[in-house]
Amino acid sequence: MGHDQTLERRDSDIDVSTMSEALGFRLRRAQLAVYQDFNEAFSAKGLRPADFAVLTVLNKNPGLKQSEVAEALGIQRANFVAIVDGLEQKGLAERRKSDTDRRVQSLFITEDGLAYLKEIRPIVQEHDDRISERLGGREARNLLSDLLLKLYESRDEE
Amino acid sequence: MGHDQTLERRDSDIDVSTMSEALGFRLRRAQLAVYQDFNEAFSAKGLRPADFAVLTVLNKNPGLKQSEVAEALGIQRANFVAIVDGLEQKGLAERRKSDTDRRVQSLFITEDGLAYLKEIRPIVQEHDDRISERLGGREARNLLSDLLLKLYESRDEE
DNA sequence: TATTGTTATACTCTATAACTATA
DNA sequence: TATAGTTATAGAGTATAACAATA
Repeated sequence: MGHDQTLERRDSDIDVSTMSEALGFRLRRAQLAVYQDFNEAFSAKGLRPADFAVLTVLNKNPGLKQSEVAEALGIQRANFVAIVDGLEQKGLAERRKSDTDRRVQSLFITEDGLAYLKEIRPIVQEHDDRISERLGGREARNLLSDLLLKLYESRDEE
Repeated sequence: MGHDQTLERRDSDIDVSTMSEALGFRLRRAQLAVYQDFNEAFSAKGLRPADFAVLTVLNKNPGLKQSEVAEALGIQRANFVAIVDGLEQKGLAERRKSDTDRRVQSLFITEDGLAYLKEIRPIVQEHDDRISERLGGREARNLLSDLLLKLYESRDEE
């Protein structure tokens, strides 16, 4: 293989570690890697990370306002409309107009949505296992999860 | 404030924690929050995270092939062209055609680029301090950085 | 007046294919 | 035949403004 002054330079030889923004860049790369694994696992199911997140929230918190779900997931309400549209078209979730405030759409998971969540549970589990394994175990995964939360939960108050 | 059956529901009351994909979603939200802080700090400077990352790599590793820098940062070479174009137009970095392999563009930071890095150092430091503070200290920051690396470095080999 | 959901739109980031020039 | 850089393009994701219905 041809190489001259660059010799056999591998990624690990390149000094990226000393930049402060390394953390931001590592966040970006880690998120890309995890989403890539998720998308490969669910490509056949046509399920995106956001779809799954919404279904999970609706499963645990039925009847939330559309804007509440959006905010809980850090998605702007304008961008959330298409996501709910998609889930409704697939029959996995549904909007119901609130009786007490006709502006509000309350969101619910459907029976099909529940069955779907049950069906994909093994795939979700395998995905999570792969991620945890890369980190060195479930304790490391939970530690990471806690640290990540600190990075944005404090900003919610501002 | 008007609320009916939803009462005074706050974000923290919504159960998002039990979904396995929470990790992926937390990664996404954390990355968004860190980038937002970076962009607010550098909006006046017109510097994006990727620009800063490239300058830092060139500073520590002068003469790398363009594709090597791209790969080190997890950016596809097609998308990397515009980034280098921008840095070159600002006079912060430059391409030099390799003598030994005329296909190769070797990348270097310029004198102006070095001065620029020095100039923005305090802003970078403050940004990093804010992030570290959210995490609870520099040790936590380094711990997080190590965990993030594990999420994507293993994938590089595949 | 303020809020909820919605539409429209623009901008950034990322992914893929194909081209060129060199090797 | 393969590689480095480039171009073009499409697709997500995200952000902002403005509107209708309702409070």
